[in-house]
Order: sequence, then C-alpha cells, then structure tokens
Amino acid sequence: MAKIFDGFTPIEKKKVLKLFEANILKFDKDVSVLSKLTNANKICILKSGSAHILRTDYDGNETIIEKLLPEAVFGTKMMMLDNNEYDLITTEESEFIFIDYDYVINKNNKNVSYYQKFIINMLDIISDKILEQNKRISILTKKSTREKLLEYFHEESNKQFSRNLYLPFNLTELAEYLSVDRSAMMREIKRLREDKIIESSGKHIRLLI
Amino acid sequence: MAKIFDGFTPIEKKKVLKLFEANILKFDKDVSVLSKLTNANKICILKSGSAHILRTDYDGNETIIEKLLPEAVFGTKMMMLDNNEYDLITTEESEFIFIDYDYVINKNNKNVSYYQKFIINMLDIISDKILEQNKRISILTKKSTREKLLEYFHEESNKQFSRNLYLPFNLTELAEYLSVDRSAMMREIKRLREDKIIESSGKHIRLLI
DNA sequence: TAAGTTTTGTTGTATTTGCAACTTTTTAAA
DNA sequence: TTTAAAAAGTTGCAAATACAACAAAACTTA
Repeated sequence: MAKIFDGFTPIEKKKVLKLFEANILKFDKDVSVLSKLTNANKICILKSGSAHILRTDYDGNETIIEKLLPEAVFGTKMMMLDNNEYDLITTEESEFIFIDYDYVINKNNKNVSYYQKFIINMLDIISDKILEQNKRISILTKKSTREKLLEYFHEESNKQFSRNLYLPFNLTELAEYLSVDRSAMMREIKRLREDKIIESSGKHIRLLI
Repeated sequence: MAKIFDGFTPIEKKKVLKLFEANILKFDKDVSVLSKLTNANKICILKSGSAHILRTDYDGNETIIEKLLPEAVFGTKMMMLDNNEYDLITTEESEFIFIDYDYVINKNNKNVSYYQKFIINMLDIISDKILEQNKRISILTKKSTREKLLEYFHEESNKQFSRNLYLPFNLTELAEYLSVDRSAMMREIKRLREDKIIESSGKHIRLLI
C-alpha cells in the first residue's frame, strides 16, 4: 500500500509541507470535519486518530464509505461535489494535515522534484483505493451469502499468502462489509464448516478448497 | 465528467501526444488487449470503439468492472498488480492511445504546462471514477431489491435534474448493475407502481415520492 | 416484410435471507 | 475482581428472492 510520503526523508517531508503551506488542525471525537472547512478543495492527510467517510442516501441512511487510519489521504473536492451527500466524522480525537489542492497543482511550482514525487504517491494511493473498491464490488455482486464469504476469504487468502487466514475485522464488521445479516452469515459459516469447505474458529479461517 | 484533453486545443492535443511519445493501436472485436502489451505501466485512452474491464473471481466468474466508451482513461499498472485478475476485452473494433506512465511522470519534463494540465485532468477523471464506485457500493449494500431500485432511481433523478428519468441502460442491464435477478426486479418494479411510489413504462420512470 | 433475436413481462415454487429474540462467551471498564 | 458492554453463536419463522420456464413485444437484419 502506497503512502503519501513514500520516498521522502523526514526533513524533506517537513520541507514539502512548508512548500505546500500545509496546516494542521486538531478535532475532538465525533466532529464533522468537512463543515469546518472554508475552502472546499483540499488534500487531507490523517495525521493521528481515526475517522469515517460517510455517504447519506436519499432516505437518510448513512453508509460508511471508508474507514480512515493514520496516513490515509483523501480529497475534499470530490466529497463536496454531490449535494452534501458526503461527511467526514472523527471517531476519536484526530489531527489532519490540510493542503490546498491549488498549491500542489500550482503551475509556478519551483521545486519540481518534490512536487512530482508527491503527485506520483497520490496517484498510487488513489489506484489502491480503486482496487479495493473493485474487490468490494466483486464481492457485493455475488448473489448468495456463501459466495460472498468464499470470494472474501479467497481475496484475504491471496493477500495473506496463505490458506490459513486471520480476519482483519470481527464477525459483526465482516457482516457489515459483506452487507448481509450477521446471524444469517453465522449460519452460513457453520454450513461451510459442515460441508468441509472451510475450517474456522472465530477470526481464524482455513480454506479447504 | 472530466475528460483527459479538457483545456487542450486540437493542436495542443497533438503536441502533448508527441511529447509523451504516445502510440495508437487498433484491435479487432473480442480481443484481450492487456496481453498484447509488453510494458505493463501505461496510461490508456480509448480513442474509438468500446471495451470492458473484467475481473475474474476465485471461482472463474467474471464481473464487468467498467464499460469503456471513447475518451475513457485507465491505467494498466493497477490491472496487472493482482494476479492476472483483470482483463480488458474489446467489444467492437477499437483504437487505443498508449502513453508510458514513466514519460508522463518523467522528472525532466520540459513542457510543464502541458504536463500539469494532463495530470490534473487525470486526477479529476480518477475522482469521478471513485464517486461512481461509491454510488454503486451504496446501492449494492442495500438489503432489498426495492431499496436498491429506489436508491438508484434517486441517484439518476439527481443526475438528470428531474423526477422524470430515463434509464441509461435497458432493464436487463439494470438488473445486472443492481446485482439482482431480472424477473425478481421486474416484479418489484410492478409493486412500486402498485404502491404508487413510481410510475413507469419501459425505461421511463417517474418518482412520485 | 419475414425470420430471427433480444428484451420485456409474468408466474409458481423452492430456497435463501432478514429479522427478532434469545444464550453464551469474550472483552473492557470501574 | 466484579460489573457492564460488546461480540459470537443459535434458532424459528415470515418475507424476499433466485431460479426456471414461459409468452408477448420490440428490435434487427437478411
């Protein structure tokens, strides 16, 4: 997974933040960050803490689009576009670095080397995001819970280079990720065990097929 | 929707293609384009024709990740990453423009103005893609067919600035997009009509709520 | 315009799933 | 170390959905 300051030394990192006139803001838990910003077109980096990007449906329901951990990068422009559908909520006390998109893109940028390294990392991060979303879509388009589980387990198996995998989140969260009822998912996991397709205990899964 | 040559005159477009040493290749219908490329790290622009980006699941099933129309932009690097999961298949005779990612990113690029305009457009296009995917995920995470339909209709209604909307694809394709059985979807559309939540005839939908 | 093909529309039925309502186990906090 | 809270694990049942198998309508194209 690419990071925004890959290839930067700590000193270079400081310099580039100064070059882009970055500013750092701290927010309490459960604060809507987006509404605190005046200029809409920022590149944001989560420095510490954690937050969720939410999207509100036509009926007022909220979906968690992305869970942000330190070093996560995202743009506000894109979130402002659709009619206030998006929100960014801290899930604990968090610090954000804000950089004006226009500064990064600025034509008169002198320090081309930093500039390009930063842009390349940004493109890499965005590519990773798209790949992650493609995976999720592949899973969600499966019609049955069994298929969703198996697709997910195989993805994780590839990622972890092993047919013994350890789930990166708990079963309640897994059900949310797969968008299935938790109890129905538990039942299906049991059936997968009974059918000798997996062995499992808690977050430990072993693929037998 | 951003386009890769937004802000370029036809002459500038020619110049920038030369600057990046772009080459154009023509492919027949139903050809796997990806396998024809030697260098994996290309930026591709569909010049004419149409193609699908496919993703193959653990069980060999293929999902259409994206349907490409002229001016569509995508990167091959990202598609090559995961173990041959991705493929790019022409659905008619098509022409592609290929640009070396390294040329675009090249540190010694003289013509900074073109370079930056190109990168900005690329970032905008990618942002659009992420927004599209977020929408799809919001829809797919809905548990019932009714909710999926209504979420989709409201999205389209916003996009088309009207409560009378015209579906951009046929009902068979809509069922695929929502990942529901077509006949079950038809039944649910009928129920939405009966419940006076929509009026509909073919691809014409009118939202009553 | 006739024949073929795709899309739309419909329905019965078996299966799957969500929902509700629990108990048990695990984890975190006081 | 007790208490509280969260997560895991179960089960019955009603509702929703996939699947299959059609007919009718709407389009291609020869």
